[in-house]
Amino acid sequence: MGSSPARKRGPPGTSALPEEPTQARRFGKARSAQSAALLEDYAELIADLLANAGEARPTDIARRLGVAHATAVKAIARLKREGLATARPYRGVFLTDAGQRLAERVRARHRLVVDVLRALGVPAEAAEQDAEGIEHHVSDATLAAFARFLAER
Amino acid sequence: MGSSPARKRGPPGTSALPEEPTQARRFGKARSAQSAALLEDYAELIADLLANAGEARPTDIARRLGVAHATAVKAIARLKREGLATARPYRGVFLTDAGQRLAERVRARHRLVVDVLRALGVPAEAAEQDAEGIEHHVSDATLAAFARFLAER
DNA sequence: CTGAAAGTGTAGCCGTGGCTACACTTCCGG
DNA sequence: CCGGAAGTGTAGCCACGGCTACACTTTCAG
Ligand SMILES: [Mn+2]
Ligand SMILES: [Mn+2]
Ligand SMILES: [Mn+2]
Ligand SMILES: [Mn+2]
Repeated sequence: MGSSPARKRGPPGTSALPEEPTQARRFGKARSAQSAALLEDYAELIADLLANAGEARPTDIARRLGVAHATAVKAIARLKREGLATARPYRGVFLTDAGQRLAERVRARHRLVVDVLRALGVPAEAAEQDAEGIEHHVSDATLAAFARFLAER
Repeated sequence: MGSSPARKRGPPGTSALPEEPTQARRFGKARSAQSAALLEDYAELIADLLANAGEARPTDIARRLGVAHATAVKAIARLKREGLATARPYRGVFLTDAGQRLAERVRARHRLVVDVLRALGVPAEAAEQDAEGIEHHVSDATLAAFARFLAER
């Protein structure tokens, strides 16, 4: 292995396009951002329910997310496993300190993304819709640029 | 069912916040955008390999995506199932007409997202990184707004 | 021309995130 | 105060997208 290539390959260092490891790293980060997205949405939603309704019940969470209650329950179990939430049987779901911090960060990001989209001329409903997905793929550097843009425009 | 609510519920039409069905619809759309994301990335990448290397082999695709070749093969099987690609055993992967159209749309979106991020002051590598995820959540309305913004600025 | 390296295909494992079905608990309305 | 509706928990199904392992095919260096 490594002594006789099976097929042609351009001389190393000749490609002017994105190199393989770079692109692979980007895709990998996008994949992990995706896996965090679900937890982020749950944390944000649970915080919202706790603040606006006083409690967060699995069925309420499920209804807001548009999934079956059993689906929400399994996601809540994952939140608990990751130390973001706790729950008392038949008494609702609560956020740990880590969960609350996550929820706050997520809410701030969500609002900032919506504001930038609106500032760029995106119609209100499209901005809300797209932000729900985009918010999970915005790095701190991009977030900072967004804030600067809104301040300076 | 429907004649005796088990728990308190605010009077209908009183909530000033996003109504439940609206939010559920947004989350649902975000979920389906997510499931399309993988196909979009594969289509874009395969088109790129076909154009720049003359052929798209499972191992090349896998290396560029940073996954095992067996993972790429299974995704390619899904592309075939959905009518986006074809493959000849041991001879590489090809795009159907539908696959090529998808790849072109995806590439255009990808570039537009990167350009907007750059225009907003996001550093180059962060823009490339974030675009890889954001691109799958940009609606036509948002895309149009992005194009207008770049033209008018 | 041939043998070994690289590439390819396939099987099977796991975790996630959807779902339905069903039993158990809570909580009101009468 | 009690019976039924709503809510809750749990089990089990499926598709997807990762992975490793292993057998088979192709290709090229010698
Ligand atoms: Mn979201
Ligand atoms: Mn959000
Ligand atoms: Mn992408
Ligand atoms: Mn892309």
